[in-house]
Amino acid sequence: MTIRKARLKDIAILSGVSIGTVDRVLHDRGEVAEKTSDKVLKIARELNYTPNLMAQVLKSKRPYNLVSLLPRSTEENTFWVKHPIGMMRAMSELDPFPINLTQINFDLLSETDFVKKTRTVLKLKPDGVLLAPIFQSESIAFCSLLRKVNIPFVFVDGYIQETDFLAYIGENVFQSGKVAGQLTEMITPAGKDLLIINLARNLQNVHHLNNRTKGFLSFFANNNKFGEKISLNISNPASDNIKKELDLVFKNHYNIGSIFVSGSKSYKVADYIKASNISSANLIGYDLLERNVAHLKSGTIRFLIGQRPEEQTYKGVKKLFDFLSSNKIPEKMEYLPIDIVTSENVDYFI
Amino acid sequence: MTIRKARLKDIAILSGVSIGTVDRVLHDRGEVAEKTSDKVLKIARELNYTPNLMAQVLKSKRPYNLVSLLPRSTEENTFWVKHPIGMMRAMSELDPFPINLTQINFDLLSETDFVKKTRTVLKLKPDGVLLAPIFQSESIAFCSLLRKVNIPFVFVDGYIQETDFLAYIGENVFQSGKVAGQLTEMITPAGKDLLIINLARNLQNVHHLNNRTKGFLSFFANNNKFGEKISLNISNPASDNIKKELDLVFKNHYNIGSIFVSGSKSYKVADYIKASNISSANLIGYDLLERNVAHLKSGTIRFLIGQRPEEQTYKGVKKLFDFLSSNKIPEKMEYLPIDIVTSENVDYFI
DNA sequence: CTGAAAGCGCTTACAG
DNA sequence: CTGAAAGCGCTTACAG
Repeated sequence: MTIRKARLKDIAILSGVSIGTVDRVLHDRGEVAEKTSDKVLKIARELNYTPNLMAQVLKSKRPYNLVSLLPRSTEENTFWVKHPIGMMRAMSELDPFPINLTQINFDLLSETDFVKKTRTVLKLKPDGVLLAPIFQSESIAFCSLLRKVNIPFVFVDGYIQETDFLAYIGENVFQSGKVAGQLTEMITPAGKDLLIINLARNLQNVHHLNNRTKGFLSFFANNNKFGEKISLNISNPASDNIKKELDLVFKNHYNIGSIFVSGSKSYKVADYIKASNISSANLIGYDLLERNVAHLKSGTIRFLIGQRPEEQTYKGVKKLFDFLSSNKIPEKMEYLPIDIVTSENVDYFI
Repeated sequence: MTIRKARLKDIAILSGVSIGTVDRVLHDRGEVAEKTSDKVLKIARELNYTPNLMAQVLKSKRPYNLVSLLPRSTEENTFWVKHPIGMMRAMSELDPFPINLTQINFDLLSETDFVKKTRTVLKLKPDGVLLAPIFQSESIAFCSLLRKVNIPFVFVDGYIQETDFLAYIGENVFQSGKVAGQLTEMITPAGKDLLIINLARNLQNVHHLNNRTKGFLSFFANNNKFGEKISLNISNPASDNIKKELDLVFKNHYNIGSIFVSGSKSYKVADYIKASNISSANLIGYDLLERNVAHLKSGTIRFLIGQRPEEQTYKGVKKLFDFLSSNKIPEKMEYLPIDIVTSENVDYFI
């Protein structure tokens, strides 16, 4: 015995009106006597009515137009290659529905380009926007424009509290630093020094990396197990500059047990370590870039922490669609799992 | 400029036939002159025709009936609580489509009950089956019956090579043992002994756990860093029995650095350790059961390895649906990521 | 062998 | 304020 899903027609028959009227009531389009409306609503509730999405979509002509505004992946920064893949996966799952996605990319190192691209986005008059708010103040301005014309937007990679975003999907940055701290604690012999490297060309990113570092250090707040904690900021990520800076550090410190790199470029530090043979320290970094993974597999990097870039955009697109099509308000802050990746489990993460 | 998706009507007009004929050609329902058929096919290809799923589904009356056959979660074994959740998630995502899911559960400790339930499943004449093949020979018999009546089935939790399954979604068991081995290697001081515990009431499971243990040991194959590797099989998981067995072990071994528990009941070992204060060894176990997680957070367990039970069934349902609705042949072996979980990242996994 | 028509459940103009 | 009808793209029975 299966219960059939209630249709407009069922409600119409039971309330003694036409399906046109039922539809008007259910969509609150007015022009209905209150008495009629009440009766229809009551019966709809009783029958537990939910619309048949198939029929709804089939009928609707206008597709949803989504736009993504993300940094362009470059030779220098391959972190952003995964994001389009997640969006494509979402799009192909949503294939039966009428959606379009326009991908706009900006130069990760140029505020000017970002601002220019936000104008492109606005001109497209999208129904929803997926956005990585790399540049703080420029993003705030853009978001308030979106707000004004009532375009919902979701953040990935990071979020800006003071904007009216629909949802954020991504890492809890502080906590991911803490995880790195815990792993470091587990694998570093007592008494050793810890080296903390912030490796970021564009200053915009510093806030993000600082938060990770704070999380990392917070793990050692009540812990005297280790020696010195050496902090190193490298803003020029050229290999020869990294070599220069690290040579200096290792000349003065002989007791470094572990190295924490707060950004995604730990492979650069690994390159150095491997080439100079200077240290047997454990290296812990972020993100499953190809070059990081190579060092993970060869043993130069002990742990990588993954933040699921692909899943961020996948879920972002889905949330926008659910919101637009069914008015579903998503959970605002969706922190994705913080993946701990080693040479032995990495294959199942890529 | 948007290109509109081609419809039957478009093909019909261009080939100078009716849409009924086009449909007959495209579905290979015969009764069409070869000449007509060729022309229609050619034009369909040119227009890159794919059917509108919405209209297709809207039209179709008969729903797909899926059945799951999984162990019942019990007080004694809460590992199976997550599986229904994953199925419900898949069902709610597929809500617009006409699917039914009937969940059948069997007693994890009774082959007889399993066999009885397989008959229930067959009587339901499902369109697809999702199955945890706990009992080897009984599962093989059941699968060959499914094969005979042409019902596709997917495995979760484990798989049986010699059956004709549509897909397996789950852990690479050997590799997950190897990951545990690597973690153990990282956090255990050189020279220490390792204790390996197989804790399984029903012997059926032993194959599974043995594989994990093999993976674990394989990591130390060319490695003399540690002392003795002590193996302990406990088939009666009652607390007092565990105490008895472990008391014996610890009476004879003073140097145990880490304990590996191959099944999901590491909390029982943790209970013992905590109560008896006997060991400061690192404990590594499997699965995010509530009681395991409690010990992880309090520090008694260092690492838990997760195998994403919820995602297993979620993907299983989706694959069955995709196969039935669009004839999509899924990747046969889908190994899920092996999650490394600590007290610091566990919150994002539950 | 082929076409015309009804209908899946919904939405949207239009007529009254 | 309300109903009847057309149409979204597909499938299916029926007529010829």
